[in-house]
Amino acid sequence: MDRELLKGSTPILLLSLLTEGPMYGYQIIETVLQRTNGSYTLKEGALYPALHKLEAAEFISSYWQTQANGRDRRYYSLLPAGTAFLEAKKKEWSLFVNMVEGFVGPAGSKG
Amino acid sequence: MDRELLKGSTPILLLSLLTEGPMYGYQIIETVLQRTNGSYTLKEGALYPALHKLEAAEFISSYWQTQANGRDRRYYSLLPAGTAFLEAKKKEWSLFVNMVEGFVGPAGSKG
DNA sequence: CCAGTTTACCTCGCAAGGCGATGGGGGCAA
DNA sequence: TTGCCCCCATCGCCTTGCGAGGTAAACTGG
Repeated sequence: MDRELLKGSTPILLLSLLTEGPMYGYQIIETVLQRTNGSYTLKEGALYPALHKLEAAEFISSYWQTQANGRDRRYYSLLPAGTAFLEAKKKEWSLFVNMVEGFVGPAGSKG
Repeated sequence: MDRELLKGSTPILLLSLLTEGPMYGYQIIETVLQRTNGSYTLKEGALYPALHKLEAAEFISSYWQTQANGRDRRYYSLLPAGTAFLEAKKKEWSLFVNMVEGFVGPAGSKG
């Protein structure tokens, strides 16, 4: 996957995932990996800064949760403002895709 | 249009436009502006560096042409390697869009 | 004739994102 | 005790788009 194309897609991806419920960082990476059949490895250097930025903007919130092991995980969950932001981002995404495809020609529904 | 989303989309857009024939910089900007109904102004600071990079990679070539006015324009045209590169980029684009939409849910065909 | 706009090229410094590398620490199994 | 997996995170680098700035010639209106 082209690294430049990916730029800017992380927030919408993260917010979308979190609509399914709270998740922690490592889980997000694994989920993305599995759902894309291994074709997209969301990198830690992209994930954590994006998560923190989303939290600073109060689109998501985090809480630490201790497991039976005694180990801690940081869970992130969507806030109402995040849901609204996601909707705006979706519109932007749609505009963007339609714009590019207006020049390139529609993408096949399968890559 | 989100500036971060745009990143990486310029080469595929440029190459796609050039499949229609040679074009010069200013014309590209105007064409993009018109075809998007004014919603996307391709900036010079993004255009020229992208064009030069594509040329350095030998995906496109340029030539100066003097008009009746006596003024010069630099036209860019697609090279065979550029056509091949476009095809690869299109596949990448398709993969990218399908990937994101796998999480976000499909974009409406109209924004 | 001259000012302002349009056409036309281009570069530079800045901000922001993803990536690779690196680092810490705990749990678990051979 | 060694090594792997889980889990968090940061830092410097590279690349991109953008705003601003620069040059220059032709056209337009007064």
